[in-house]
Amino acid sequence: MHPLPEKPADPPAVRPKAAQRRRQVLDAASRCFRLHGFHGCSMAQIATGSGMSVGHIYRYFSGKDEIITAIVQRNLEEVTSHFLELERASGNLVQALVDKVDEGVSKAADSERAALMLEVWAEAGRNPEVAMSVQAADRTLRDHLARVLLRASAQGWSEGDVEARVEMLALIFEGISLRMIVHPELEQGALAAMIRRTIEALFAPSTRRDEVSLPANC
Amino acid sequence: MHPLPEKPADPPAVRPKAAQRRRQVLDAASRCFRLHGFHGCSMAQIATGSGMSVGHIYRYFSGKDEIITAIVQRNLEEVTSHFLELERASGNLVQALVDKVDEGVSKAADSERAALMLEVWAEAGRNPEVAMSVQAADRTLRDHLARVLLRASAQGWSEGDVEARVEMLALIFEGISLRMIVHPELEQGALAAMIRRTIEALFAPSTRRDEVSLPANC
DNA sequence: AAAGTGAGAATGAACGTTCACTCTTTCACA
DNA sequence: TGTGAAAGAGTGAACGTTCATTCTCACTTT
Repeated sequence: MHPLPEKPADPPAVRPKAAQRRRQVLDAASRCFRLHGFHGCSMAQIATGSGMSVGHIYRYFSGKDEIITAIVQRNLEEVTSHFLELERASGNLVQALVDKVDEGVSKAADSERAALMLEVWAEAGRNPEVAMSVQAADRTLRDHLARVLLRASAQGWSEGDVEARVEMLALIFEGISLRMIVHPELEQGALAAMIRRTIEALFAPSTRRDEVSLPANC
Repeated sequence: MHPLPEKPADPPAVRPKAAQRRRQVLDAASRCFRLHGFHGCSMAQIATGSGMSVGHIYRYFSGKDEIITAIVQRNLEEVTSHFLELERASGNLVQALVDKVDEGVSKAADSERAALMLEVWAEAGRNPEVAMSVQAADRTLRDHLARVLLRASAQGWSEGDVEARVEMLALIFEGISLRMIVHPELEQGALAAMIRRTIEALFAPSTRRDEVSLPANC
């Protein structure tokens, strides 16, 4: 019938092993990068950590740089996806944000996670490819938040009003990771409370006419 | 007149050359670190940048690590000293803080400066000695700010109230540098305005009994 | 001449990457 | 079903490079 059966018929997945191996490498690299930084940990360490030989890693990654960018990508996606949950939970947006504060603070409390985040940001300061990833992820997040905010806002906020608030929110949430490194003994409960207060102030109807653009129907 | 001028009369400093050489090295290293990171730039690059030979650097520094910690130290002192000016300017503290916002934003706008800061923080995430320096500098700054705040506060704030606000201020000001890297096109004026607004809210008299407090005179 | 200041080649370790190789799995064909 | 070749999975020594650090030597100042 078919004298040419060289067609692979139906491989169970495109490459089942490969994906798992890639994950193995990324997990080990992630652990290693958190402890020693991107440039402070060697391929040999990653190989040992992932339980495979150094040469074998090059079957799945073209080099160390690709591992770094893959880690950055994976990490950013993880962070982003957590924020995108806001879309679903948007009964009262401000309330949803406030609810996220505790989670955000305790997530950033994992100082190893914070350290990796700082590593990513620092790398973005000098590696253009990483900078692209980071900035793109940030843009995605801001756009999304702005859309939700604009839709949910009872007040007649201009686009600029929304953007400024989104920027401020980003500053606050990312700042948490930073503070965790600079001030590890910080009292998380008190910080979370203060952040909640700040967010509510950000979205409170304004009382002053000057500088900050606001609806003047006061 | 003086046939024996070999006496150095008055050595301008203990070792005039050495201090200058040290500064030369630190300046070059600073430039280099900003561009390539602590571990991404070599002693050879620092030597070229400072206009001296690589071997000669070891006359003034015991090694690369000492250069790194010296840079960290110098940078932190610089940042700290800027903040300590608040003490003198403390007619109205909140006003002084608000006035500092523009300066803080535009200082962080120098994205190379921000990149070095991120570098320092990331290094603190893994190098214990650097972590000590960073945390000590942060403690100095917080203590000072808390003292000023406590003295100037019209309200009867508890120590915890003050600490939480200081922490929030630190988060905001340090967050600016972060955002400069993650979102370089950010509109500085709008961010500064929003930060001013936030700071004012932080120090506004509280109107609600539970945690969050806002001026509700709308 | 002695001490201080300077340069730059030499050294050895560590790194990312490559390569030649072995072991295992797959599968068309007998 | 058994077979053998091809493809895939996996290894670790070797390579060339780069790095921080040290060493030796030359020049300048006292």
